[in-house]
Amino acid sequence: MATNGMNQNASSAEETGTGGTPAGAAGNGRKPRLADRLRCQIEEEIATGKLPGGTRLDETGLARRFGVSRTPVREALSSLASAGLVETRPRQGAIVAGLSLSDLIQMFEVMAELEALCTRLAARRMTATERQQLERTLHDCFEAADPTRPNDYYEANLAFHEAIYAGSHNTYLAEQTRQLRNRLQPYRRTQLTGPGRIETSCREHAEIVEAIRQADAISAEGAMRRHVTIQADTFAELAARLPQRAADVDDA
Amino acid sequence: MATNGMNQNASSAEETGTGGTPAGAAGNGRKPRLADRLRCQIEEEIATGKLPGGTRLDETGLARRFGVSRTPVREALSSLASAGLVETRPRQGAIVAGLSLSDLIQMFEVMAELEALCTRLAARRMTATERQQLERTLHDCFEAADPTRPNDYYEANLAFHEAIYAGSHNTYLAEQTRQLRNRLQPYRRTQLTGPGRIETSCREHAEIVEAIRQADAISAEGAMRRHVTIQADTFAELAARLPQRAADVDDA
DNA sequence: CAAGCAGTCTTTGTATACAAACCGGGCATG
DNA sequence: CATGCCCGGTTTGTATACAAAGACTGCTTG
Repeated sequence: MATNGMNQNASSAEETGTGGTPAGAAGNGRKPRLADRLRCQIEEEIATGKLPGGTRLDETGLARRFGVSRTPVREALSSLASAGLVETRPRQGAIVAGLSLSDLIQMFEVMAELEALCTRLAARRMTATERQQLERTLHDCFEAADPTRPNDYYEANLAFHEAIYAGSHNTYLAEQTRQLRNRLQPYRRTQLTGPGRIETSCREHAEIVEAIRQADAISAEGAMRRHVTIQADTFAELAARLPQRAADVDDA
Repeated sequence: MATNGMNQNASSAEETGTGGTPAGAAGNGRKPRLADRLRCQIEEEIATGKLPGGTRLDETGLARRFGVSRTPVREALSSLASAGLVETRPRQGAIVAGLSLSDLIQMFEVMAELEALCTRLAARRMTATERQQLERTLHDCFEAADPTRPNDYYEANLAFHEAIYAGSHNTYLAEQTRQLRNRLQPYRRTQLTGPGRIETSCREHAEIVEAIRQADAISAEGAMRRHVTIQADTFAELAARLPQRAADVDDA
């Protein structure tokens, strides 16, 4: 009962390994449509940066590349357009949405607030088991705080934030936050490599958990906002240094 | 330069007559695709409640009804699914997403926070002309505060909130907020009819504007949060009274 | 030599055709 | 009488075909 209606069709991130999106456990049908598979694949390539912003996405080309007809490709592109990952002008095809620096700053600002909101709610609403789970993810973060294997920390970090999303007890908020996080992912990956960034991140996580432990919603919210904002700042700094960042490019 | 990339393809509602999101004036191409027109039309019918939650959306039926082939209908449905307005199970067609009471409460919670955030940012960032514009919309609200013509107040109210969105100087945030507002629209319309609700709303607006006038971001944020939360509360009250609200329904 | 224009060519938008999967009813059977 | 299977209808998913609208190239012309 209660038609859910707020989880998207193909909400990415299934095999997050340790974490595993706990909320999205709605067992989707086991017959994925071609269009959905394509959507995930293209989404992945955009997220990983294999398709940089501004790339022209030719329907026939993609169709040939994936060995399918244009129809599912078209639907995948349409879906991505609705999600904002690609931009389509009426008779001009689709290009992957290259975000300007201004766009990114705005999105990071919203991201910080959404995460902060999740944290505030989590501080008030988390159950005992959820708190335990959160502590575990914090522990994992410290375990994985090894600059030589940034992927491990990336995973642990993700699980930590997912635990907080779940703790907010607001699946809609969690989904929105997840979506935005996903969208910003390619721009966040870069700044994990900063010197000492991982240790700082861990300390910030610990601070957040401490505030949640004490059910101090305001402190927790503030700590999380700072945590995300710092990331955004380091990103902006990094972006400002590279002049050739997002201002590209017609095509090959 | 600066590929925008964050405005959707078909920001809904161009010729909605009364409603009409005013901000979507981004001069889109003058050749709207059939699929986009369909999307808008179906979206409109969902928003106005002409298609209640759980309605089965048959592709061939819609195609016949609009006098087009299945392809654009299919794309419109796909787009709506990505936006979360309809839900599609892989081989089972699309139904309009009926929101459970729990879903609605969660979404209203996020809505309140997003509006509050817009307001906080607006209090800090609005230019002089934007402030003037805001004052004008407030004035219009008082002008239209006539319970006999709820549509006029609906319009004025919308313009007021749009002015605040614009004042946030964060187009991404504005777009997200607008989207959620749109999504909740059918559930908000009902509670404007409450006795004295319009006057209360006006007073709350005035309070918000006063806080913005004084550049008191915190007060403004709180006032807006309360403003939206009150709406949500009256809705929840109303919904709780009607037992047969959204609690349906597996299928036919 | 530059600019405008026309023709072609690619690419998208739409329609239609075909195949596969789900839903339902009816019938046989334990 | 209940249950399970089979079969047909309906509907979605995918592929292909056709039409129109930009984009590009090359030519003509001032």
